[in-house]
Amino acid sequence: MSYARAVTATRPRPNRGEAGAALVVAARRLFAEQGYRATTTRQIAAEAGVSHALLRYHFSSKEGLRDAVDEDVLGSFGQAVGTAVEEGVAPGTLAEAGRATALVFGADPDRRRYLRRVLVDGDDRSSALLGRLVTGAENEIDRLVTDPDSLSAEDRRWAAYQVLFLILGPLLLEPSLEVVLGGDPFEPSVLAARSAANQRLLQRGLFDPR
Amino acid sequence: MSYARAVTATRPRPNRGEAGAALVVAARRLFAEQGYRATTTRQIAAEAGVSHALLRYHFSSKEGLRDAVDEDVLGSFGQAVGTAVEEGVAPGTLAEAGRATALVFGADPDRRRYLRRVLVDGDDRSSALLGRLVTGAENEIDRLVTDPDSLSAEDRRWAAYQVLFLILGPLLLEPSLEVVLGGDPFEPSVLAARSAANQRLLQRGLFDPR
DNA sequence: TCCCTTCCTGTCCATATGGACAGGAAGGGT
DNA sequence: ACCCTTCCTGTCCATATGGACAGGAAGGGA
Repeated sequence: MSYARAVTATRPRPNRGEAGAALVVAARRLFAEQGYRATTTRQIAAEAGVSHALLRYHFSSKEGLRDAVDEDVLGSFGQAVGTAVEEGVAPGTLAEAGRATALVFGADPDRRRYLRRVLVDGDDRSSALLGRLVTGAENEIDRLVTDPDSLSAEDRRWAAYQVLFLILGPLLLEPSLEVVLGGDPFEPSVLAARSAANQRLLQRGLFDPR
Repeated sequence: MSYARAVTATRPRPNRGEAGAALVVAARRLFAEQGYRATTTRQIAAEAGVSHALLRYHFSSKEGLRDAVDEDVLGSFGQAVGTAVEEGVAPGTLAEAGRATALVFGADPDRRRYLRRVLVDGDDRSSALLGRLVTGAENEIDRLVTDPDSLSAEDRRWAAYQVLFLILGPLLLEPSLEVVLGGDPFEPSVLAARSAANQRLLQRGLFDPR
């Protein structure tokens, strides 16, 4: 559809009711599970129990619906990060980072997997999210690594990315990781063991004997 | 297409000529850039300079073509890993891991990005590849971390994944990372700095002053 | 009662896409 | 000259998909 055409104007309805919310929930799950492109508007509507034409009424288009899901997921994500940071009242330990991760990623599988899709899609939304994450990680590093001699400027620069990759790795690889591990990578006990191992790596590396 | 139908038998031609190779190259690039689903057979044929019907002749179907690309990329990947491992004649240092990474990921952007797609797709091919990578990393860890006291059994188990996440992170996030870094994450000097930082992290953690 | 807004459905449409198929050109063997 | 195999193209087809649109039900205000 590249040429202009007279179409019925359909701006997004700001106040959606039950059906609108159901569409967002269904889309969140299906986008997270199958990806945006592989999910059809009819699938979403069927799962939400409404006609697929209603999607256009509430959200103008499939993309409009994705925007709504983005808002939902990225909003609650930001909120969870905020909560986690606040909880770490006594900063200075890496345990906080572990707790924060659990809080943010453990909660809702759909939201977690949707986040994965956003990061993996490789579009503007991905780099925007990654940018936020990098900034957050850089602040953490500056706050935690206080000794100016423990890292060169270059290594300090990469430290934020290293922490991020350790945390995001399981998120990005979740589906295959589940197969390789033979179980849910975000099951609380698994997540705890992984976080502990991460803390010890960041603390002492792999070779330092206890 | 769920019901049986009489169709012309078209088994994959084992010996493809120039055109077949051109199709593989084009598909490799386009799948890597846009993903399998988002790439149309007509796009591939156009880039290869042949009719889109030829695809079916040589590869039976779009999936058949993907199988051929898989073989190409995963084959050359396995070979590169082999070379890198052989090159590390004097094992025991982590420098080897750095060189191996460069060799494997630095070579061909198309192949690198295709590898990313395979890992991110989340299907059987993903878990198979990840399984191979985990096994390789576990062997490296066993070979490099000889002191039985430096890691608990649990931490040792996770060490392979940690190393993997540090290496795969930039691969999985390449498109957004390029935006955030403001440059190619696999440019040799960037890769070298990152590898060096990784080695120091694995050696001493983030907090140990030099 | 009449109208207006809001929410929703059934249905039609244009397009994109993977695949099916008939046939043609080229080259080699007999 | 004739045929057979290999490689390739033009073209048709069924289907899936996002979107467009007309109209209907419900509820509330006048």
